[in-house]
Amino acid sequence: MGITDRKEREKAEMKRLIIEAAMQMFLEEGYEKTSIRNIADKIEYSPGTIYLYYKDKDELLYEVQREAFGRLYEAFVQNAPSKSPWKRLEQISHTYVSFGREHPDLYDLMFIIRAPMNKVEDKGGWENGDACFNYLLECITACIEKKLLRYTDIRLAALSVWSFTHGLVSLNVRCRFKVMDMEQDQINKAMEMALHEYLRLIKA
Amino acid sequence: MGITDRKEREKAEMKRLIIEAAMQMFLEEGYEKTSIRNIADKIEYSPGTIYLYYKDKDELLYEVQREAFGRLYEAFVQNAPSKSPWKRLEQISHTYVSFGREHPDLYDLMFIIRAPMNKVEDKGGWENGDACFNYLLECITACIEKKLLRYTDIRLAALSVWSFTHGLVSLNVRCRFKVMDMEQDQINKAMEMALHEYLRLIKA
DNA sequence: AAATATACTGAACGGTGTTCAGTAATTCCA
DNA sequence: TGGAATTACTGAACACCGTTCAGTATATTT
Repeated sequence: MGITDRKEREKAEMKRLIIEAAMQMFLEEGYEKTSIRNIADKIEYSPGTIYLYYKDKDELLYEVQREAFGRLYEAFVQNAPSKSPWKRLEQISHTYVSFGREHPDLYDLMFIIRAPMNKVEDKGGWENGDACFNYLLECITACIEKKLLRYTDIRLAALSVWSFTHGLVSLNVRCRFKVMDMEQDQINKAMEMALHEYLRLIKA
Repeated sequence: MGITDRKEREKAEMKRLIIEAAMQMFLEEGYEKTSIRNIADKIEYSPGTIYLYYKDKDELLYEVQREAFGRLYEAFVQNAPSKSPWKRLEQISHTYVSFGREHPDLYDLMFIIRAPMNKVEDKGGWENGDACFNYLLECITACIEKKLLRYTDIRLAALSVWSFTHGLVSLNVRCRFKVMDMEQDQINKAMEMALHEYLRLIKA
């Protein structure tokens, strides 16, 4: 039936219209400061309309989050393609930290904001996040197999690398490094060096 | 003048009354979910009264934060008293991670929540945070002096240790480790092991 | 053409942080 | 000691928030 198809298309278009406005505003103003009413204003619909397409504000967040993880994954594919597992691990780590520095608002949505994670078990929609983690996991598996890493346990290694990089990025995003009185570009350099050193340390 | 003294005392008492109610509620319900009206209800005053003692909600947060950093510092003093710099570093790290696990809400206020850090330069009130960081800094300085660490730069070492421990705690607090499907006590064990391994790696 | 189904609206509900005119109590001074 | 001035406090009001839902207007089906 043609009409049903068109309706479906229109529904999908509307969802896109909403989510794109939402994403733009989340990134410009942050999740908390973006209101449903603002989004509605922007797309020139009434607030109620948004609830015909998304259950609540969190669902908008999940959608944006999925998109964000998609982008991180693409960044991995783009910037961490090396055949050598060790080099790839270096590339992954640096990509991760760069991503956090270049898209602090996205990073916030993905790894720092409170809301989500109730979902993890609820529904799928975490696939892109999984994909990112698996990219790291696969790489670490290869490293350990080839004895390139001073770790023997894959999960432990993944947890460690992730913690270190996330620690760097999130303390930076939340300006906690200000206790060390350094300029931002000094901090950036220090972060790069810290990561470099860490990788040197875990290398077998 | 006796009356002035009493007034001052009363003012201080009122501030304590407010901040203690606030702290309790921040810890039980979290910062966002605690409203000025709730606090006012609890202490049986009107909402407006709170604004006679604290400029805004953030100022309550700063006060609670100061208290929280005080507690972390005390935990350091209590649990990381070793004369040996290396042992002390181990104790500090484990204390930090334990603190984050045992007081996730406090940890949130201190290191994850967005609000603060605008303040860092504004006013003092960050002394307790400084004290905590200096405790680590002093310890690392001693370690490096005695060549117990595979680091030569103090700031870089501090940044690294802090990032690693914060990464562990904050990913855990925000339930991001759920992507690895592990039970919480498995995760806790893994965190301890990861920290242990990390310390082993940075040991000279 | 009438009946049904769909899409959308916008006022309303109960919440938030914050302000401020007004009141009640206390302290000061003559 | 009594009236003025200061202080402490109130709570309604403002402008927001996420969310719901009766009502309307449009499109589709019969």
